[in-house]
Amino acid sequence: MLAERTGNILNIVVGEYISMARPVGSEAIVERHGLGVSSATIRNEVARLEEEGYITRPHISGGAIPSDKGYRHYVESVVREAEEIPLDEQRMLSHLFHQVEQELSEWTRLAASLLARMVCNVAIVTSPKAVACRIKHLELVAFQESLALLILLLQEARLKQQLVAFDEVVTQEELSAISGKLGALFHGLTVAQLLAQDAGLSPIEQHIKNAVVQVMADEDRRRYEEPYIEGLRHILTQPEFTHAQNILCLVEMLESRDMVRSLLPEMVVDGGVRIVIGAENREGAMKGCSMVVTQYGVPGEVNGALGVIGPTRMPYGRAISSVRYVGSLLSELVAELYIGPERQ
Amino acid sequence: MLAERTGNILNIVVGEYISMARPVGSEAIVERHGLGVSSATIRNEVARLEEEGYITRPHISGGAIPSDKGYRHYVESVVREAEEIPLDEQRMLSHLFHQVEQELSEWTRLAASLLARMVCNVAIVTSPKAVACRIKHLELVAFQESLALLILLLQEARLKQQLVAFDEVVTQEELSAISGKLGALFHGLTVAQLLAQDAGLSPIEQHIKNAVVQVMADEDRRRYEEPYIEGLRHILTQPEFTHAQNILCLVEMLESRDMVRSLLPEMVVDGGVRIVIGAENREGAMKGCSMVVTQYGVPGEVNGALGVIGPTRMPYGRAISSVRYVGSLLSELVAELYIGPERQ
DNA sequence: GTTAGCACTCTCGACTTTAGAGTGCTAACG
DNA sequence: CGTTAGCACTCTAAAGTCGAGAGTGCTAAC
Repeated sequence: MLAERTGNILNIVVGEYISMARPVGSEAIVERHGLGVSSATIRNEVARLEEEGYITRPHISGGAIPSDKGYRHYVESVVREAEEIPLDEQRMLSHLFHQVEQELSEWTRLAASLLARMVCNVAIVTSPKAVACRIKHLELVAFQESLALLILLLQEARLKQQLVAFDEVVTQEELSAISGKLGALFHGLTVAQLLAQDAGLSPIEQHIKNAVVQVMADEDRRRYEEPYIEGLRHILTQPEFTHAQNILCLVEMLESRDMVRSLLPEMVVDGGVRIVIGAENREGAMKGCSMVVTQYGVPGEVNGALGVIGPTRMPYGRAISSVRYVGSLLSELVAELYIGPERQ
Repeated sequence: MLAERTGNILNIVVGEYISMARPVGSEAIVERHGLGVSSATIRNEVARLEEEGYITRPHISGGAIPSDKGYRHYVESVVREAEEIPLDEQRMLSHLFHQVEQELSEWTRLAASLLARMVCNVAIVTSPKAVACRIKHLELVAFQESLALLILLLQEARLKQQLVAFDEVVTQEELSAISGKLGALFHGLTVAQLLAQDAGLSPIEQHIKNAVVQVMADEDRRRYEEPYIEGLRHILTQPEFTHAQNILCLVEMLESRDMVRSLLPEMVVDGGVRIVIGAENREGAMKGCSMVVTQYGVPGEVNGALGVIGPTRMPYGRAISSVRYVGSLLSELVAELYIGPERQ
């Protein structure tokens, strides 16, 4: 739909604007990327690009800046090229992950921190989460006379806790007996299987089972964990955020808790890296921003999301390859922990 | 050291500047707070205040703005007056805390969110943490052939987990036996008591004990938990943060993880609300900012910190009373959970 | 010690000017 | 027909100008 040379010129304009952060003129294009044609020819092409809506001009006689449509074209080209981050950087990253404590939250936090630094933008990473959580272990600890703490260990090495109140006094011995019984009974089950199961339970056991079901159902309801967000400091230095007004709506969105519930699920559709540019975002607050997100984990069993948020003028190539690589790294780690290395 | 009227005028200047956010002139003072004197008299007084360093002028012939020293004087007066937040607001807040799930992290998060909204500034709240943590329960779950997850339940209903690797294959039965034995043996002990204890342990039990000691020692080393930080959106609307440069250093500090380790401990000295104004902060990044912080919890047993960060031009009265009230609320809740209502 | 009066100072916004970057158009060229 | 050189035109951004307004400092009188 776009002649080859025209497309190339568009990509040059976008690339130049991304790195220079100022409207790019026809002279600059021939200067830095001699295409064997003069600036006048470029001007003709650029005029066509403007007609078709790929670029805009801030003022009638000034340089060109990409529109969302223009970024989209650029991104499609960039994605196709599928460059990877350098091998030595890959090795260093992988090393960092294996060095840190073997814990989900540590990995997630590290991923957010590294990703933010790699792309100099805001990174957002959720902890991995089982699609349908399974009980691995169950424990009851007496807390006060008629109060116990229910501890659930889920398959993916995540702990959940919940206070359970009883009508009567319950001793630790009773609780231990119950947790032994229920632990064996519930081991490896999802909430659906738990509900289907019909073992003869005493009232107190049933009460605990209800609590278990509630915790797990709560757990399953959310598709993603709360995310770690890092790197706000990076985007503050970028020219589109020199005025607080622009930062405000972004920060408001990042701080609002329901972002993960509403934003991520509808973004991450399937495998692969998804890129949402500017006004393509449903949220008006994200008008000037783009996101590059992907999913990681073990398909159908456990997954998390990670991504980069920054101004539409974002180094997409680097963002895509970084998100892709960190995602694959996390997938590996999670698979190792969740499924065990033998099934790799 | 400061004549009464002079002090009053200083406080008026500070108060006026805090609410108006612009240099305050002598006319404005007599207009809004008729002191029975004319603007010329005020001018004389203000000139004296400038000599003594309580205020500065952005330009030779413009209104006065408080210096850090001026804010300090204002704050000392305000603290003495010790106003409290309105009773109906107190009731509403208390109600909110009792409505939410009975869990430390929920309380902490809620406290941060509410505090931020109350003072329209950044709030920072750490979860409560035992001064010397004690084991309440211990559990070992087989994870892979020679890998087990050690789960520690600490006195204050906090869970810690740690993967433990063995040289040999260990079954869940063995682990259960060990966790039963060690759980009984370690119950209620601090890390010091744990180290002093000299029971005959098998090599594998000793290995686990080492892991327990390590987790607990790690735990005790830090004085505060990682904080919840909320309300960046509020300070973005304030005039001192319209330019990104000013936001940058604050955000950098808030995002740096070691803030809690280095900043909070040296700030929170004893009971009561501590107020640090502008350059009184050791951190240069906080030059234009003030903090109002306090400690909460059960003295000597479990504690956390909470506070407000904002521009030096901060509504100190409201900040102080809010921090104080939310702190006392959290103390109550923690005491109830940690010590049990009977000992209240 | 307090006050009225007044000249003086300084900022802030609006307006003007100017250099420079960049385009659009036209006419010539292969 | 696509490409190119040349040139007038447009628009921005930065720097300079100006006037209104706010606020002080000073002085002399109370």
